[in-house]
Formats: sequence, C-alpha cells, structure tokens
Amino acid sequence: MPMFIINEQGRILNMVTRENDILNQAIEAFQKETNLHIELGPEQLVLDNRRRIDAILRINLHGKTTEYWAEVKTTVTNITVGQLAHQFEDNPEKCLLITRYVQPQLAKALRDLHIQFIDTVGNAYIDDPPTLIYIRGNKPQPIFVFMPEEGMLGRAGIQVIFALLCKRELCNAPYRDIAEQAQVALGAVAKVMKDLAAQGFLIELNDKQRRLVRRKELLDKWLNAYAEKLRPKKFIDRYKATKPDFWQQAEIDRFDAQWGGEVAAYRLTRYLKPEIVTIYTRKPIHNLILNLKLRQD
DNA sequence: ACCTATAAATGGAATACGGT
DNA sequence: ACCGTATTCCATTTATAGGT
Repeated sequence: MPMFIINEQGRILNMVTRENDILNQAIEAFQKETNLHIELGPEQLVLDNRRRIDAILRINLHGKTTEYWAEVKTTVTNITVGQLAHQFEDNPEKCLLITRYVQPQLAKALRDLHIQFIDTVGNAYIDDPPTLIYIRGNKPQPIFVFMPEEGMLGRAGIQVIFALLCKRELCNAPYRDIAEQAQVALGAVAKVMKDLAAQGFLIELNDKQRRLVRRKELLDKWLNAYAEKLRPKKFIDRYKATKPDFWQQAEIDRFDAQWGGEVAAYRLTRYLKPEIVTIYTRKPIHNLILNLKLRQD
C-alpha cells in the first residue's frame, strides 16, 4: 500500500519513489490494463559486465512466456532515454523499462527507439511479435503528484551552486552578494541556501559562519542538473564548418568566445582530434560565424 | 493520428517590507 | 544602512483541447 505525505503547502506528495514500489505498481497496473499475467521472478541477475538487472519478469502471451530484464527508473528524462537506448542495445527485445509515468510524447519516443516499457498507470509498450502492446495516454491520478526532487533544482539553483563551488568564501557573503555573483534574483538565493542546508551540503557553524561540505557529491548533482536544465537552454545552434580544420588556427578570444573541451584537449595533448567542436560564447554571434565561415547545419 | 492553438502551472525576477 | 524574508507579478514551460 502506497504511503502519502503532505508538505508545507498542503500538497499531497506520494512516496512511490522507491524502486520496489514502482515495480509492483507497474506490474499491477499492467495486469489490470491488459488482463495479462506478469510473474515476478525471485532471482537476481548480474551480467558479466558489472551490470545489475533490477528484476526479472515473465509475461505470458498466448501460452508463450517471454522473459524480461527490468530496469526500474524513478524518473525518465531525455537524458536517461539516451542512456537506456545505449544500455539496451545488446538485446533490446529482452529489456523492459519500468517507471512511474510515461507521457504520451515520451511513449512515442520510446517506441521509436524500440525501448519497451510499462508504467504505474498502465501505459505500456511491448513489442514481442506477433504481439504488440502500445498503451499511452493514461494519466497519473491527481494523487500521484510528482514528488519534487526536493532541492535546489532549477536554473537559479544551478547558478548559485556553481558560484558557491567556485568561490569558497562566497557562502559567508550576504545573500545580495551571492545573488550578484550568480546572476540570480535575491529571493532565489534564500531558497537554494535553505535546500542546501536541509540536504546537509551547507553547515551553519555559527551566526555568521557557513561552510559548504560534501563538495564532490554536490558537484555530481550539479553536473546532472546542469546537463538537464541549463545546458539545453544555453544551446545556441549547430553549424557546419566549411573548412574542417578551421579550429586549428582560429583565434576566437576577441569574439568573447571560448573553445570547448575537445579543442582544449587537443591543444594540450596534440593527440585526439575533436569530432565535434564546441564553442562557448554569447549572443550575438554573427561576427563569429562570419569569421569562422560556419554554415547553419 | 498529428500538429497547432489555448490554457494552466511553475519558477524565478522584481519589489516591498520588517528587523537588526 | 544593511540584510534576510515575504509578496507580487511576469515569462517560460507543460498539459489540454481543438482543428486538419
């Protein structure tokens, strides 16, 4: 039986964040939706290449039993889809994604990638010829409100944490200074600091002294959040170079731009040639484009 | 079924406020 | 005067509906 909590704002949050609960609910929902039986295998399976299978399921379709390796994910984002596609590529027909809720758009994307899935509200995509099950559009009930990954998610938070990680002393500065450094609104700082403290990344030593701890761990979180929330937003466009080796000579400092890691690595090691050249800069970019002779791709 | 238009929900900026 | 907190409001994102 699922458990529910109510937060300060009176919102109902469900606690189906544990992988086991998701697994069981998804199985139940699938059976209810399709009248097919799923057997949850008791055994654990560890693949040779250190990968662990979360669970083994057997689905009985017209007398034929198919075994599935289940990968349970609490949340599925565009990034996890990419990881899954890679992870499943060895034997896509056996792999099954199990998650809380798959939106219609996501369902389509997963089908296109042939990633089979079931979720806790009865959406599913199972492609086991001659059987094809594709259910989407089942909505999560209001009670299944997404449990906000309590924390400093969001653009502002990412920027604040970046500033804090860069400058050790900054956490003792007034919120106004932090806001200035991180280029965010004053109000946002308070929220981030509160969340950081709640999660044990920020310790109040005394009235005026704070310390940022577990920095490595925080950086990990930051990397994920950055890749997911901030980087896509900062992405300007994709271009094709007219001269493949343009990056060897070009000086871009005067355009207020910096090379990405690939070029930087080459300049340091002279070893790997960059496949994709990333440039960090600000709009407007016309002059840069003209100078490097880039074409929109 | 898919794409576009409209509506609802957030997150965060700006502003105002009260305390030290 | 300086600083953190609360409130308001706007923009951007996400879900829903409607039309082709």
